Amino acid sequence: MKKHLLDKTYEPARVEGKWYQYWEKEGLFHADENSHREPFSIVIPPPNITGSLHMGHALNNTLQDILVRYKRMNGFTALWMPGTDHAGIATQNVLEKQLAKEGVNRQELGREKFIERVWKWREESGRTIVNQLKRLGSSCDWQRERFTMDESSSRAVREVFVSLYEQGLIYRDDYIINWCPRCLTALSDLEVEHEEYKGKLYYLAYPIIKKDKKTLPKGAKKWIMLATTRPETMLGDTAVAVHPEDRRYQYLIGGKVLLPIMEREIPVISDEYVDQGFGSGVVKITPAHDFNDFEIGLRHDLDLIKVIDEDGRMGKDAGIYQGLDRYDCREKLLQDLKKNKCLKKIEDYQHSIGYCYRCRTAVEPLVSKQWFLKIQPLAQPAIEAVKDGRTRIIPQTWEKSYFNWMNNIRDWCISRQIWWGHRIPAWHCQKCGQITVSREDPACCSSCQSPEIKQETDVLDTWFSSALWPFSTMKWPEKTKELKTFYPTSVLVTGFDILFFWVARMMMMGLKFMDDVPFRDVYIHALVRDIEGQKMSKSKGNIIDPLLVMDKFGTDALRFTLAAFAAQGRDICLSEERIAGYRNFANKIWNASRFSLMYLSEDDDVKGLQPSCFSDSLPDRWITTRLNQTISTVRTALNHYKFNEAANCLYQFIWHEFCDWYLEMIKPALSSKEQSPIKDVTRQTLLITLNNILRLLHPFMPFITEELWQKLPIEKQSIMVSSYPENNEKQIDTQAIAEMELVIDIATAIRNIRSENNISPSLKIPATLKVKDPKIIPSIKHTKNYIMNLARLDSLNFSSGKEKPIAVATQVIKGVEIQIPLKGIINLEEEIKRLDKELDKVAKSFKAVNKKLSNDDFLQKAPPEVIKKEEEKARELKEKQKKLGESLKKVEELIS
RNA sequence: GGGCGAUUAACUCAGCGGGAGAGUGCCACCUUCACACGGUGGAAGUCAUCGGUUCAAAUCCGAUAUCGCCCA
Repeated sequence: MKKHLLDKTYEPARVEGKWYQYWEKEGLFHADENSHREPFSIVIPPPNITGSLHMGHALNNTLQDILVRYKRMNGFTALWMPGTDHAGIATQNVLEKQLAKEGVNRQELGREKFIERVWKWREESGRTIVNQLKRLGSSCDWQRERFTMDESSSRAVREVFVSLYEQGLIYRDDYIINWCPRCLTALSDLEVEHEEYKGKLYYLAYPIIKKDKKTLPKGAKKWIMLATTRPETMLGDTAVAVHPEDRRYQYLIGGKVLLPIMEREIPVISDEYVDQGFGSGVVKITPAHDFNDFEIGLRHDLDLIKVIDEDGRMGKDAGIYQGLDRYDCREKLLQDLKKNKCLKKIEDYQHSIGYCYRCRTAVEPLVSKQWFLKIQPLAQPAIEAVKDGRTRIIPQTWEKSYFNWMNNIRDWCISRQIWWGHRIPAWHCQKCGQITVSREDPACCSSCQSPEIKQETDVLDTWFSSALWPFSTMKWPEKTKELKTFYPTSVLVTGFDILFFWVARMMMMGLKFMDDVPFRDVYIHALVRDIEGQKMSKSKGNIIDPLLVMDKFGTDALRFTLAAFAAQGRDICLSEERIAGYRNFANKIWNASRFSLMYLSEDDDVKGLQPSCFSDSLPDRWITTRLNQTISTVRTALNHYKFNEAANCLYQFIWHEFCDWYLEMIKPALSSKEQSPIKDVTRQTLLITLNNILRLLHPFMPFITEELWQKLPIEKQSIMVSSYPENNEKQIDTQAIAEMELVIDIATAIRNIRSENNISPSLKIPATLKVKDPKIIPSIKHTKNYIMNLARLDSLNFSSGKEKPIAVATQVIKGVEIQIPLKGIINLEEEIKRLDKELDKVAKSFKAVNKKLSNDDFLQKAPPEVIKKEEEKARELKEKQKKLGESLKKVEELIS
């Protein structure tokens, strides 16, 4: 035995940085595309360069790292492609805020200077998130780190844009789009977040313009009432609409009404879209500022009158309201309408409003000239690929959402009126007005050859470049070896919040340009609640910062917690106490290793030596069996992305089997002074088991496992390139499991008697076992010393049943009656209490079992093995009841 | 309005047709030579409500309630 090699507690801060640097320096993260090993690849969901690691990132990247490390240890060439996203609007907002502090705006600075400034910022601050990913232990191939604005990504973007344009899938048109009046850019449908809002419903009256008086029904009103949540848009109304089958308004269809304030005559049209039950059944139609109205406008060939400008103020067609903010205009207009008696009533009304997902400003739908991607032809193959299983979505329930969205998809508005991003490769001719779209920057217009051309000022939606990520990171359109080896990627790990934004679009682009799906599996994990930007308004104040957690409890503890939480739910609400629990787990492993290492001297040669082939001691046979079963469970769980099952199984095995029972049972053998074959073989088994435990655990807890593994007396480089344990069916010893179960049950029963009777833990007591089944007597006798040790006994006898009966405390386990002599040890009253309690429990169980067994239907219809099990249970309970009853009687006699 | 999901021990969450589980917390005892970030034992839940299917339901089906998410 040696002195302690390790400190008493595990201190993460001392080891984490050290090992990460070592792994990186040794190039262990690098995946060689020329390797002959089977490839496994993951592309990282690129975090925004503006980002700081939040719990969502921590979960997402922990899961990816577990998979990559697991596969790497299984001999795959495992590539984890890292990188960051330029995050157009978000980044531009950050920089604009910075400029504002300096009292400048970007227009004053100019486009070129502004872009320079963003790049500079990205050099200085944009890599924070990367360093945080490293702290998390992410085993990314940093040599390949990519950025959505780097050269190869830009080339891919350009190629895709031009190619889609040439195929007529990209077009430029006036269309209604979502506009953010603060970011001053168009947004895609997805970039608008809808939120419930307690607003008002305004009832307005529009005077009816009388045609031939005879056509009006008797008593008809002089005006028509309609309801709207946005009165200010009435300035741009070009019709009112009713349902074609609405009896109330038949006489109006085809007629005209006078738009108040604007004094404009507008038609009354009929359209199926109108909901007869909403408001008065009449709706105003503002094609320039409402999506539905726009569609109706197209169907009825209505005029478009844009009354709100891009800055959210009323425009030149808004008459006297020009220049007013849209909300100020609403107030002013309502007053004016009231004066005109055109405002009939106001009701409270809850409806939802769209907000910009980057700045939370209410978006303004308006008609604008933008670039669009025709999506239907791309969506169809992406739907097929999931339907026929070329890509699996896990858990499968998400397929429904995927299909639903894909089937209702609308053309994608891809242009943004910002500066930071991929500038659209289109040139407008100042002479003929034609557009030139080209892979190389053109010198002149492709139609009229005029050299007076100007590049489009718009940039592309950030998600356009993200959509190419799985192949742009591998240098497409070049035909690289990387692409050949690593595309399609094996799995994509992501949260469901970007299923449409990103996953769906990668599917479309991958199929279109690579002719194959971008990933075989998509694993969708839950979201961590209250992360940055999520549900801020409803924040419960339970935000937990992963960086602080790592400082406090260690990275491994955080990772293990996240893995244990990664069940397929929708939300994860972490508690710090739980993380502390897994910090304790890390410490437990540390101390189990600390203990083990005291007995594992450097000269132990374990190479080629298999446990249990040599050891016939029960703890060795048992722990080896359980190890193999654990390996099998963990592997199966990981193969099916059941991270929590794998984590919980490891926790249970390491703490409650390896530490609680195995280490306790081998202590006497290890601490015996003389060298014995048993001691040697136990040390071998201990070493092998510990070695396997560390390797099993490594993908979850990379740092502590490396630190401890390096201390083992074996040949090694790094645990991260060692092999992942494989289970060996030949080492499964069911007899050992059964024997151990009995030992555990007997030891626990005696401990229970001791505890309930307040017997001091330091007092050693005698016990007697009465074994009913003669067949198991030898195997119990064999375990005598273990039981004595575990239950702190000074003697353990086996009763033949013929001895003179004495007063004892009794427990019955699996047909084995345990007796502790009462004399001088047991408090009789306590023992009566204990027996009463125990008998109560038994009676309850017996009643439940008996109810089943006395049911004819059960006996007839239940499977035989279930019936057999119940019968067995009944027998045992009855036996137990009898024995405990007898014991109770005896004790009661003694006391009276 | 359409769709999806949740409701299990004080808290945070697993389980999803045949004995109600884990971690933390709680109670009692223990400073036993790896670990008090520990050990041993214990208490604790009409598995939201109501109905149905089944020999058997926390688990499957249908309603209801509450909460949450997505889409319009």
